[in-house]
Amino acid sequence: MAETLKGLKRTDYCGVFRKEDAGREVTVCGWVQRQRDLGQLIFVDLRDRTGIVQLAFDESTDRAVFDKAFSVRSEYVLAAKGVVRVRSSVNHDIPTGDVEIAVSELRILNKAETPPFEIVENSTTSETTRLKYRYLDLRRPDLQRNLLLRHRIAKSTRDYFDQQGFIELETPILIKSTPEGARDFLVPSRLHHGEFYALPQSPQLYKQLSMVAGFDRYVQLARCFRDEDLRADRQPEFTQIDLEMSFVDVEDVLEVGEGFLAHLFREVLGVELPMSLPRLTYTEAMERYGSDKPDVRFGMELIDLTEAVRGCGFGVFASAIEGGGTVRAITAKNAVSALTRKEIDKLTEMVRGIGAKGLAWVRLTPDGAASSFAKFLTEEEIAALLKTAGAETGDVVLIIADTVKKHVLATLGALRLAVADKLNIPREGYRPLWITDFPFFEYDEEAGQYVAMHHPFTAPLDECIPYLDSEPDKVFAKAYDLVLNGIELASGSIRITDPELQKRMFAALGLSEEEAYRKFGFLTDAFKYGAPPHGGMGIGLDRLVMQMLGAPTLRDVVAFPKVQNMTEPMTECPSPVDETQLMDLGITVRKEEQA
RNA sequence: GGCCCGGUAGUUCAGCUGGUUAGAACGCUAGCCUGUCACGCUAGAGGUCGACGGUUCGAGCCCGUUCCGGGUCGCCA
Repeated sequence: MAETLKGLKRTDYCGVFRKEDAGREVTVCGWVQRQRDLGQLIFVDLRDRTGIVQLAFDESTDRAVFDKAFSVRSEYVLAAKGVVRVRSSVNHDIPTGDVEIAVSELRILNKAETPPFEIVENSTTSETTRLKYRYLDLRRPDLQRNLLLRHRIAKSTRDYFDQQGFIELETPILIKSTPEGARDFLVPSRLHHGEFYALPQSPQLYKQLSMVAGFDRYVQLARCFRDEDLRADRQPEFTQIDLEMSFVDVEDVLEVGEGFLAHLFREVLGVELPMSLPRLTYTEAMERYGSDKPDVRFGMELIDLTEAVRGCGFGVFASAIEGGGTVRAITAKNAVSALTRKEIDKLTEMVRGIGAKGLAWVRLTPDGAASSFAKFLTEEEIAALLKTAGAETGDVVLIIADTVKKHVLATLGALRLAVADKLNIPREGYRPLWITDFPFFEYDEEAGQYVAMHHPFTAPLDECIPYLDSEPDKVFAKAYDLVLNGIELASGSIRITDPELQKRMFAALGLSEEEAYRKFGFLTDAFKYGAPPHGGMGIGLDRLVMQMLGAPTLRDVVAFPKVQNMTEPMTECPSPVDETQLMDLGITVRKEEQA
């Protein structure tokens, strides 16, 4: 039978004890990390979220307490009262290693079964097993530290925005479904059979309405939900530092964003970020890095070879250029030994997997140049190509050609990262930057038309408004992303507040007036009553924590994450529900078709 | 949905060209041990080799199907 705490009160956490505490009578509580039985002496390492302290038991001092300590096993929950004393042999590996507690009273508050894996830092146990017993996994110091840091980041975030005059509003979780973009999670209505709420993908429309309502500066650590497939940096539910400001333009929002980032890194990590943050337009980012979320901690920028190879005899290059496309390359310095023919074959397979037709290459070994296309080019042409590519002996040039420029850039962008991985190029420090001036429209090849790249409330750049109806590819948006080390951390825009412009936007996106009104009428109605110019952004809290910790996956910074198939291994949700629950909701589940 | 990687004691792994009773370490159980701290020593328990089917005299190993996990592409306005 478990014992109670009666008469005992914890005086200190386990991790706090130092030499100066010697002589104090204390009471500690925690979990047994390990018990070491030496015959007439027993040591127990007791752990709580602050660390470990050693409890010492001597058979000759108190037989009853000693016997109780003898029965203790891993992860038992204990309370121990005793006197802190300096150890005869010091453990230099832990902060409390100078002292131990000579226990005079021991309570076994709860026993524990042997855990399915050891509760240790840097566990080698598979994530699958750990996630099934997440409450044990979370006892490990690594995850305790991660979530503590997450708490401090959230705290620091609220402090900063409070200082800046932002007000935290809670927006609803049950909202109207307006499926533009990601799939909504739906919640059936009991009182209105056949009707559904959606969980918010973001509080976008509510925060805009709060601007109409005059709150001027809004912030919320908002839970958001998207029913899309998972990735290492994507969970179906996540937390967004969501903010919106009135009477602002792009510069004002970026200024607050930068100030926040600087504050956070200073307060939580003690890191000074160089201000102001660099900016790249979307177009520049794509041209130079082949990505709208470039990792700028290393170079290997994209190089345009189109002019260098124009008119050459290599059909792949020639047809790409004739078809209005482009030929681009990256030059991997000192890569001949790492990028063998075999490795290049693997890269070729990789780029084919993401839509490239192939990969041309030149390897500049000390013995000369070898390439996949040498026989089609003259020596002069090859020399010109290598000169443009900036390639020297020891380098490898990787080339992609296609009639569609954006495919070439995107493929090389992915290739650049893959090559950096293969070459183990060091990627140190924090290099945040803004990506600005996103295209307003995006050409959808399947649909054969331009579609919005952002939500329909994003404002175009002032100078682009004349092209809105006529030349969609010339229209850029007052939209910006914050990128840190190759991860998109935040995304935002200045919104449309002019009802006329909003109408044109809906039209340009192929939304009929009736449809637009049915979906967003509450917003356009609100805008009739005096909408201040406003804009804002959403900063991914989970990703921010992940980056600040250098964690490889979001699961390391979310207390109870979902896995790739959208389930949660511990509770095994989602799960079927009772027929009566379904009846209440007026729902019949269609049986899967028999195979 | 496509592609890639993986699944063998509680855990992490090894397992030859298909061949006797599937091994190791840690963990666990018991005993011994007065200064350990990844304590040590001795002994012991512990396996549906993810599942199903096939090939074979014989399958952890080969073939097929399938389930599960991870990464990635599609997707994520």
